Amino acid sequence: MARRYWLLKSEPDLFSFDDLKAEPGRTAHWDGVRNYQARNLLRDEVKKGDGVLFYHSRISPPAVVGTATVVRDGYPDHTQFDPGAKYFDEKASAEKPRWYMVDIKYGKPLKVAVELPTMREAPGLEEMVLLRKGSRLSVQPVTASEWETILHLGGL
DNA sequence: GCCAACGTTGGC
DNA sequence: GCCAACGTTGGC
Repeated sequence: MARRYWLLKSEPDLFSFDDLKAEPGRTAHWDGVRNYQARNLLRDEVKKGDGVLFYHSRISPPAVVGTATVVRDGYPDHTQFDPGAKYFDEKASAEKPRWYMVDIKYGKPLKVAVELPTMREAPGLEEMVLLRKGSRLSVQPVTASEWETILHLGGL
């Protein structure tokens, strides 16, 4: 299977690209996804070795700030089993996990953050899932050419 | 902080 | 199975 590409959204106040850099081994669980469409991608499609665009949402302006690499295929998100966790799900069990996560490793910061308004105007990004009206998916597929375009815009 | 868009829940 | 009410996301 050829390497694929994804865009992962995070609110930097909660978990930023620099926070990923500061993790032991520069690696983190991508946990807390509680949307079925995104869950399906994490469980079935996102694979070790895939490329990740790390996107900061809920800031002004939102922007892709760096790259990461998937280092572990989808597996059950343990936060769903922890009654004390924010992401606890009483309907999930170890036998029937409902939510999945992957592990990602810090890659490279973009030399220039690629901001949402820039992406909206960039040739070649017209079809990006991110730019579709009402698009809220926190895990999104990115094409190889979109990946290249954004890295180029980011000075890599 | 506001609010439009979207997703989920639950009564019927 | 419909759909109103509610909760969340995320750009602005």
